Amino acid sequence: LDREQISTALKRLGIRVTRQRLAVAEVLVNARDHPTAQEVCERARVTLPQISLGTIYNTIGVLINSGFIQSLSFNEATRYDANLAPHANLLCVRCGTITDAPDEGGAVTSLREDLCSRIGFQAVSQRVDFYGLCGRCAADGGRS
Amino acid sequence: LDREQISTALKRLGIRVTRQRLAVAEVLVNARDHPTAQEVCERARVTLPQISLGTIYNTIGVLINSGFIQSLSFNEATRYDANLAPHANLLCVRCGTITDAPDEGGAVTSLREDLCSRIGFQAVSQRVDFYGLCGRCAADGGRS
DNA sequence: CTCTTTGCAAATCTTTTGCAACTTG
DNA sequence: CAAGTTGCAAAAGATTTGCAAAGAG
Repeated sequence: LDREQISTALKRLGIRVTRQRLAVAEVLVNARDHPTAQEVCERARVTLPQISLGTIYNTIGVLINSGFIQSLSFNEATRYDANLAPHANLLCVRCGTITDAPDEGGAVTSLREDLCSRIGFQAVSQRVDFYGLCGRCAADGGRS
Repeated sequence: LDREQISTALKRLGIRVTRQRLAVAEVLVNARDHPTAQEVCERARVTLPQISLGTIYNTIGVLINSGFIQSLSFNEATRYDANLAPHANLLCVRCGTITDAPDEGGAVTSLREDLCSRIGFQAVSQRVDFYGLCGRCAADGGRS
């Protein structure tokens, strides 16, 4: 997504568009990983050097409240993700990378439906994490 | 589980048994919710009034490293869970309760196997959260 | 006895808040 | 212009660390 599309999306959500918000949203939409607030700040400063960390937190809050992004608290840090579709987060315990696995077979969705009908819980969203070795690190075997 | 069984389990994990560690492990094993460090401290103080929050954190770290409990970071707080079996955490967004749903049909496990074979990720553990309305709050309808 | 753990207090770090100056619509 | 936003600095929490005293095996 380019700036124009993001700007339109923000307006549609009723968010006042400022240079700072555009920069933060752009960073998050284009991030393939799940950056922390600090990382969002560093990346946003590439295009907007004077942006403050306070504004990053403020903007992230606005984007979460309007449903543009979600926050994922991990043990090591809180990270932010613009991918709101059902998916699983794959965390490699060796190299630390976090990647998204799309819910291809609809397994996450069906797990959700199963639970809802069986337990009587009405789920509106979910979070699924798997911890282990990514393909690269698994192939690398015991070396490190 | 009673004190004796917990003490045995700790020893088996190579953890030196102290009154403090026994109290913390007992609180966590018998907790039906997922307490925060503060809550663990309050509950442990019922039997061991002088235990300090620093020791709670220290002990929790020991228990996590030995695989006796896991930590779950939520946006609002970090919580601890002695249930290491595959399950889903059901978080009610209205009343705030967190309950465990056992992986009855093996859906969590099969989702994991599906992902592992499809993406080439070797998962060793996982975390599954659903956010929504618990049975009680859903039945309560719009009232609150 | 020796080595580990505890309790306390200080230090860190992340996130939130307050407020005057500055933008956006 | 009026209301909402930003940047900075201070405040608030949560977690970690350092160290002398106490405890476990």
